[in-house]
Amino acid sequence: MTVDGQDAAGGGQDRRAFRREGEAQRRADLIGATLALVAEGGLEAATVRAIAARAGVTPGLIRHYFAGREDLIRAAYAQLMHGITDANAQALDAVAGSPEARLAAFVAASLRPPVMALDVVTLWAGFLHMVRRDPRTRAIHAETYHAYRDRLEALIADLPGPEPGQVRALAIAGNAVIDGLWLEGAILPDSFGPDEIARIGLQSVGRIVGADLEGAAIAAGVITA
Amino acid sequence: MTVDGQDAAGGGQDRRAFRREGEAQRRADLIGATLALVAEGGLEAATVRAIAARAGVTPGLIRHYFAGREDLIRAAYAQLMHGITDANAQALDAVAGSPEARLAAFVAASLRPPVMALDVVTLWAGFLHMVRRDPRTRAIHAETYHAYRDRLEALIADLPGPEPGQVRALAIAGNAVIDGLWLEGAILPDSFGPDEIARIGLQSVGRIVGADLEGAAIAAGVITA
DNA sequence: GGCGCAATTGTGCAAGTGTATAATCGCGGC
DNA sequence: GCCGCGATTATACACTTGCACAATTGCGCC
Repeated sequence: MTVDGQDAAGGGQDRRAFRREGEAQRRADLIGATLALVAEGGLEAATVRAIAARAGVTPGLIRHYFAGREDLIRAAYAQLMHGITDANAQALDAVAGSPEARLAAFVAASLRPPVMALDVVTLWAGFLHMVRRDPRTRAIHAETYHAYRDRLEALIADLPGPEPGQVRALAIAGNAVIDGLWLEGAILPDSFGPDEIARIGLQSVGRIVGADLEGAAIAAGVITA
Repeated sequence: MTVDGQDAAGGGQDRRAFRREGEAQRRADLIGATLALVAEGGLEAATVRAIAARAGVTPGLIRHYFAGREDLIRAAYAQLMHGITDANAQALDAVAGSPEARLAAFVAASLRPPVMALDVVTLWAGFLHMVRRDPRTRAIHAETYHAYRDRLEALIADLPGPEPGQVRALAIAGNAVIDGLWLEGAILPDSFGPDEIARIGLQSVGRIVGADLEGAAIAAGVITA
């Protein structure tokens, strides 16, 4: 006997109508909903019910496409990180020119929306504990982190100035400046003028590697004079 | 002392023995347990039961000293941040000497344990969402952040090199380098040699502000040659 | 020594959690 | 048309969560 039942008089409860989307679409919807929730309220806000509601689906469907909540969250993290690095590589490939101009474009792209955004920072922070705990998530982290830094290191190695033995340390330092400015600029956007963070990044990385990145960026039209 | 423990089966269940600690002690214990749990597993790991267990008390006591879980977590965040800035100010006051040496000591102190530690980073990340959501937590954040950066700005202003109009941008950039290196060094400690991060920080901040901080640090005994 | 206060415990509860599984029904293939 | 598969929903369950509140008991004070 069906206990429950708020069957109002007459009709009987009909289950909600739905459409059969493809697997790719549904996975994308669920991952998107997960990212939105983690950005807003951290991992604890990304409950299966909240995710399902945001994706316009019922909770049971999550288990149909993912092994469980943890698996879905891991997939969301992977998509986030790969999205960032892919966008970055794409921005880099679009720029030809001198090594200075290419490095300048790379730096500036990291210090502007959509990469430098509060949502991205809070997402990153929200996933940090999972990176620490889950080996598979940590593998994703290490992979994407090193991909980014290797790209930066290659750009620095192309510069005329640095000696080969210093390139690694310069890449670490440059990466750190970018990370730190990315954090500050995203968390306290009102504390800085438009493109002020990008400009400071170009000046600072430029001084560290011994190149005039700000000038190169202006010449290439990456920022305005 | 009664070694407490559940006496063997049979007897009636007596409630566990306890001691009446002072309010200050109990609050400190609860805050310490909260910080430990957030560092390990994020905010979601800091449940009232887990906190109470770690602090060696029962969950009900939390409500006796704090208005609720959220209030306790806010208090823990305040203690964490004030502890960091206090320790930093103290380390700075202990160093006399040239402006370069003082700035060098300040930079190096931020890029070594106990400040540069994975626990601190994960704590900071764990609280980030609460900073975003809760106005009172955000006030604590802004206060401690600006205290740190103002101190750095004052140190840079004491240097002979920089022009007054540049000090603000230099402080932002220097702070960013420190933040970024702090992140990298804490998250991936195995990727760097001992004091490599501190040395890179001194070189990088030095180039940004136009001073030989590494040399000053070596002269002052802050790092070894 | 014992009284009394309040620090501390224990229990209970309603709401929320992830997951398992049965029941339904959209929709492509015939 | 309609048949059947599987995408999707609905329901159930065991467990955890934060919180309220009464019962207990350590311990300062007379």
